[in-house]
Amino acid sequence: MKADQALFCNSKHHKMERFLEVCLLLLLYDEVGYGYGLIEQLEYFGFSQEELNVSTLYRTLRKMETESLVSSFWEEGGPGPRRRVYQITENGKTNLNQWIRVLEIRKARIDTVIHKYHEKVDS
Amino acid sequence: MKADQALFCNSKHHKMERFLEVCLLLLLYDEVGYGYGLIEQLEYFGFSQEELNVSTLYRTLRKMETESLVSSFWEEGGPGPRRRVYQITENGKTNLNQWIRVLEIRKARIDTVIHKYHEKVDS
DNA sequence: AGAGACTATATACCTAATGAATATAGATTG
DNA sequence: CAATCTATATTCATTAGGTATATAGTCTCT
Repeated sequence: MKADQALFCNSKHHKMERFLEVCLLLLLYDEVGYGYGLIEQLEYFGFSQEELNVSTLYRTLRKMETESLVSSFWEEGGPGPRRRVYQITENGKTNLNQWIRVLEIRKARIDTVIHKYHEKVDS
Repeated sequence: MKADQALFCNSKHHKMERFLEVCLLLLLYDEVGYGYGLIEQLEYFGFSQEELNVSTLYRTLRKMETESLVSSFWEEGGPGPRRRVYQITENGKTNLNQWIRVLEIRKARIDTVIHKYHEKVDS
């Protein structure tokens, strides 16, 4: 079954990485955001300033827009340089929901490994 | 602190992927194994036959040997084509231990995302 | 014995994801 | 107006992974 297979974390379409993408969708779920400002918000999900690559962030946001997961517009008028503000799309919300199910399976798999490790080593 | 940073899942040295590598180290922890036979054992960790790429498996094992995580020898005498049998090294055991700690952090981060999702969406 | 299927390992080629570095440019501050 | 900060974007290189294919010995059946 292709649909089930897609839920496996290692499958072609749902790799284990792309965690940043999920966090961005979640941050944008109920409020808009712009690249630079999202960096701070990502700390909530464990991204440190050093860890997070600014290029990766902007590239990811642009890619997500081409995939219609988010849409963007230029925010004029505020202080400082103008910002490209992103908002989630309905498509993006659906995608996030699928991602969450992937993460749940992924978490279970990690758990299996951790338990097996302690079973083998701590005894 | 570089040591702490290395524990983050996205850091340069500990990416989120390479889950296969951890599972292989764990399988080889207390008994030797060979490529083709490990495929079946990997099902325990959620790898389906279709999902698991045979090339990836062999490539990963060879790479792990160059990194001194495992060592190998040719098993002669048994039925069928001869097998390259892998065994874990002390270095590999240390590495697995570090990986487990990475996975524990990774699991916590996934949990944060899942909880935040339900908090935002299911209410 | 020979054909075909199976077991087992390995490599070549390509794409996708990511990191590092750099480019651009307007806004702010002194 | 020079220096700095905010903000976005792109280029180049590396790595992980997928697809396809190569190689070769073993087993089974006739």
